[in-house]
Amino acid sequence: MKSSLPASLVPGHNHQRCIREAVSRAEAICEREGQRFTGLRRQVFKLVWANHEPVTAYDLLKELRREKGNAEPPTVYRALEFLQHLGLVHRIESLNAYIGCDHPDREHVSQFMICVHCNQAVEITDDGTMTSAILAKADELGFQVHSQTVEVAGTCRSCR
Amino acid sequence: MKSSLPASLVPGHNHQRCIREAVSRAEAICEREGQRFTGLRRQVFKLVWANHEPVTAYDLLKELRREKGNAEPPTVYRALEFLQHLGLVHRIESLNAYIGCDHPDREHVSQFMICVHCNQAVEITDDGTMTSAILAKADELGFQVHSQTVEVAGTCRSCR
DNA sequence: TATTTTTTTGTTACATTATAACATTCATCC
DNA sequence: GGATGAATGTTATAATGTAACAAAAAAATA
Repeated sequence: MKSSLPASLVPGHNHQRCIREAVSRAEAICEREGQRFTGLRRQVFKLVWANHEPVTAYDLLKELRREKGNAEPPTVYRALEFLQHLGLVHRIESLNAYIGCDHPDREHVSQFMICVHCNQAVEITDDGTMTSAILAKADELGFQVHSQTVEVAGTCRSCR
Repeated sequence: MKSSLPASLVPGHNHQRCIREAVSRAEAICEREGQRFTGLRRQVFKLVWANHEPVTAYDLLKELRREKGNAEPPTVYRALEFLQHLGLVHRIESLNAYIGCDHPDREHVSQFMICVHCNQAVEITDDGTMTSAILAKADELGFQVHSQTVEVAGTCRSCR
């Protein structure tokens, strides 16, 4: 059990830097995919990254209105859809909420541990054990996997 | 890879029997837990079990109205809450839908494979591999697990 | 059994989450 | 610069879920 903790779990981590780095990664990925990281998309992306808690579309909408005066739901949902499509943001199904992806570069599935006390969510970087267990089971049932959702609710280290 | 398929995946399975058996199991569990399996709860439970596809609360509401003339959302949501609490029904987060539990007796978590074509969902009976992989990862992060959601979307055997 | 208490169900109203459809603006390419 | 397609704005509405209180039914107790 070596494992360095995710940056977000390090107590006094520099969150401004988290955001800056996330934005650079996003820029690079959009570039690579030939997609446009427009002002609006960037703005929504930064709002998603404002902290490590999953945030709802309507919370984002409120923030967006605060920042730019007007905005309607489709604006937020479209930006989120775009970002999700590129793997820059994940949707947490059990919360109807969205969170920035830690490592959008690597091919991966969406797996989270969510603290029910502080609402922080950390993305799990699976070493393959979980995924291959799932794939083995799928195979057994003759099931061809498209996507996986793994969401674990509980209490995080600092809330214990 | 021996593994008998879940009954629901056997082509011409006797679904009336599925329902009857599910109802008996539910009765037994309510009995054991000192909870009341009232007419309404039984009715909703049977509607959930009407097929092996996850069903939304509002679909259940429509059916309930058809059967008993009147019904409002809280009626359905309350019955679902009750049934979920006893492990008789699971909620599929990625679909905002509900499905009857195959084996409510055994202690287990909610893990599903969901076919995006026919919408059938089958509950996975984990041999422990998946769950222990999740727990190991949680432990590594100092995370105490309360509940798990595993939902795999894909194409089922018969839809391939 | 009558009374009280608790549980369940009914009912109204509303909150939250999400999308369809069409108009307008903006970027890009010729 | 005008044509084209992509992105955003705007209006309206659909889908999902819950709070709060009233009525009815069941269980507990006197």
